[in-house]
Amino acid sequence: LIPSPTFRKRGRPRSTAARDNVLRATLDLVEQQGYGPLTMEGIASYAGVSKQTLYRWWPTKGAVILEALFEQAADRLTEPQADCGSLQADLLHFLEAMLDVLGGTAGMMMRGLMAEAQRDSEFAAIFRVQFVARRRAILITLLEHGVDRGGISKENDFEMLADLTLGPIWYRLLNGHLTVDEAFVASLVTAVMRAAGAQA
Amino acid sequence: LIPSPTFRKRGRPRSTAARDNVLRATLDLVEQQGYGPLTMEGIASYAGVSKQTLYRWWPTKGAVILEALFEQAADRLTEPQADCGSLQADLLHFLEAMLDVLGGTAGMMMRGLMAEAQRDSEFAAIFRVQFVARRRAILITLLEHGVDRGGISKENDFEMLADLTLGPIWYRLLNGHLTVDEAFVASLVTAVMRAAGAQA
Amino acid sequence: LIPSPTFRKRGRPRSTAARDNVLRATLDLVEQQGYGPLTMEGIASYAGVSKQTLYRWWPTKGAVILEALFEQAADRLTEPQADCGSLQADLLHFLEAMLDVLGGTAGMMMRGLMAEAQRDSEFAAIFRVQFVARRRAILITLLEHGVDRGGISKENDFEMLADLTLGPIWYRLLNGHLTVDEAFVASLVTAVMRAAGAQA
Amino acid sequence: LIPSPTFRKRGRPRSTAARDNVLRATLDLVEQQGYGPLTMEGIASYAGVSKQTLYRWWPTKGAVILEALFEQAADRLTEPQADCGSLQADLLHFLEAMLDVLGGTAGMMMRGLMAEAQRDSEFAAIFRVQFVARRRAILITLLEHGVDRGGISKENDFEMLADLTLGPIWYRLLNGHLTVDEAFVASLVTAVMRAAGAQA
DNA sequence: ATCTAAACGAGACGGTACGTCAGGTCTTGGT
DNA sequence: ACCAAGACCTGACGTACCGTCTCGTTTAGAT
Repeated sequence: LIPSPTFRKRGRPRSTAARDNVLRATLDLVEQQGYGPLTMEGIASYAGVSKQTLYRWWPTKGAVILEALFEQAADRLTEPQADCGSLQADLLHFLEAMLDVLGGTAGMMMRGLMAEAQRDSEFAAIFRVQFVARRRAILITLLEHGVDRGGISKENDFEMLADLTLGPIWYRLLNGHLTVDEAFVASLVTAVMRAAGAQA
Repeated sequence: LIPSPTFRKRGRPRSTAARDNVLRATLDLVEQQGYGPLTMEGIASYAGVSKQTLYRWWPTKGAVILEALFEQAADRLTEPQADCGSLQADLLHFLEAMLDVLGGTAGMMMRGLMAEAQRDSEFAAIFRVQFVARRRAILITLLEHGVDRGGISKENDFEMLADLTLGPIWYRLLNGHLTVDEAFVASLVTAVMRAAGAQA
Repeated sequence: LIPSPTFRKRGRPRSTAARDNVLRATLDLVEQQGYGPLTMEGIASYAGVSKQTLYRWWPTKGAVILEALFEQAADRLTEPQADCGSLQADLLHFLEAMLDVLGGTAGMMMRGLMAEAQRDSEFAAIFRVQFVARRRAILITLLEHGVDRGGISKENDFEMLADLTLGPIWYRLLNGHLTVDEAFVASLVTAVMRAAGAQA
Repeated sequence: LIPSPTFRKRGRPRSTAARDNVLRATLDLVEQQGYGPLTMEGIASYAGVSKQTLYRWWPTKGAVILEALFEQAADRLTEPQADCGSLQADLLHFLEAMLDVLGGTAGMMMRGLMAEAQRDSEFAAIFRVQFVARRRAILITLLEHGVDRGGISKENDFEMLADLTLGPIWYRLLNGHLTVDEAFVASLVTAVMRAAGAQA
């Protein structure tokens, strides 16, 4: 059945103001005080929204943040991967786009979300599918596309190559022993290319 | 043996029983119910120890787990890195040793600890220095030793190589999209060796 | 009666069940184990009410008891002072009414409350205004009324007379060297009358 | 058996310094922060004495304060009651001596001790015998002595008269509705004399 | 000159209650 | 049907004292 577009649900429609306030408040609060002290109670209070409304639409603190994050980065995330001419250039472009997102508030959120995913398995599923897996899939597509253009063999384990690329980034992000900057990303691309057996 | 006359602590000595019970209880509880539902109150109760004593010696839940983890894996962690004849073999041996620790309860703990480190920066410092950095240092030593034996160039960025090795493991562990098994580790070593420019 | 339409509180209304349970629990617990071992935690647990709710409505252990006491003795306390024909008879009637309240559990509570007031000045204010001062005011009214009926001079210091009447009762109650019974009360009334210069 | 006065106990004798420090610390602390926040732990710490030593010699917080109080007021309390020529003068002198003790820190202590006595019956016994009853006995002696000198009848209930005298003082002290000063004491003596049937 | 025994400081220990915080659910009146 | 307000139960938090318990260290009389 195709829901008639003229069909209007009964009752008061969902307040877009409430939703916007919540997402905005979430971003503000994370920016101000970081991920740790962020609470559902705090979000509701800051957004001028009742806790009930919060729980009605988002099951978890992480879900709120996730949606806030998508809302914020919607444009950047949906942009199609441009073909930069070579696999190496594509990878570089892909990772530098991640840098933008991971820098600043979003990076703090990502760390918090990954932490959240470790203890809330229900949230973990959402997080992995909606966020991590998505970018990983794009990366794998990119790598496979590299085979066609020559340069790397199709014998490669592309899952492994993806982990080899994203793993170190997450590792530095979560562990904080070194910064994740452009130089690192460039170096990483080179390393991955070599690991993939690309001819110099 | 003459007890060192230079330093004798005053007051009632710390109860080893209390300490042992706490660490044992921590391992038991994580094994039984996972990291999430673990609480200081639960540990104290299960260990038959007062909360005060718990907080006297460990500032944080993470600190308790960290020590419990060390206690448990003390033997495995202190074993000197054997020289297996080649860098590749050394790496393989090193990572397989990690597999033992990360498998089962300890893996669950490690994930929980990494999550804890994201929100408690005080604990993060301890965790990074005492655990992550330590194994990372061993790995870097291993890699640098590989230069002397030939095989890889000393021009390599060893920090990067370390992240290239450990990153994917942590990434899979935390994200859970694929298992961390022997095949993965073997494949990872090969990839890292290639990235390091080792002659086949 | 129509509930005032001008003012209707928003949000979930206060649970009368919770309030009643708390007050009832308080009286029960004091009766069972006395004032000393009474704790906020115990009251909450016995009443089946959360500590949060307890602290929301009562700032102090003493405040809970005070309200419980009022609730219990509401009828007796609100009864108007009957005019018994003479000041002496009025005083006697007034003090014998106090005997009922002070006997048994309530006496134990009063002692506990007076003790509480010594260390918690915030509670002391409540206690004095709501309980002690109230009965003292009634007594003073009684005495002043005695002037009109003849018998005692209006030159008397009525504050002093009130203390002369209530002081010995509290003193015996708190110190416990002698019982506070009808004979004592009768003797006390006579003494106060004489001190007030009433003609025999 | 009469313990030989020459008998000297073995072992280290009790440290007078420790005792003095404790009593001094107690007075200081009460003066500084009042009775409420006074704790055994605080006394020990402030006095530079171990808790063990504290509990070795005093079973209760009240016991410490009681002894501190005696130590301080030793001279004033041991002074024999002078005969001032008339019962009225004697009473006045007696009560004014009490004023000195009850004013300032000691009054705060007395209130705290009376409160303590309400919940610790073991301490109550000590407190009543050692402090309250003692002064009450002196007062009764005084009153009975008044009979011999003429002025009041031996038919009086002297217990009642004592309570009539001390009750109001304690009542004001504990309740704090009015001050306990010289005017009040003078007025009180007059009232008691009248109640005792003394000829003007 | 030892020996013995009590008192001492330090401070760790198992407890109990404290007062607070956040989570997630619920019950109102109002839109 | 949705919303805000806000009361509710639950459970963990970290802290404060309690009174008890080892420790190693004095201190002085007894041997």
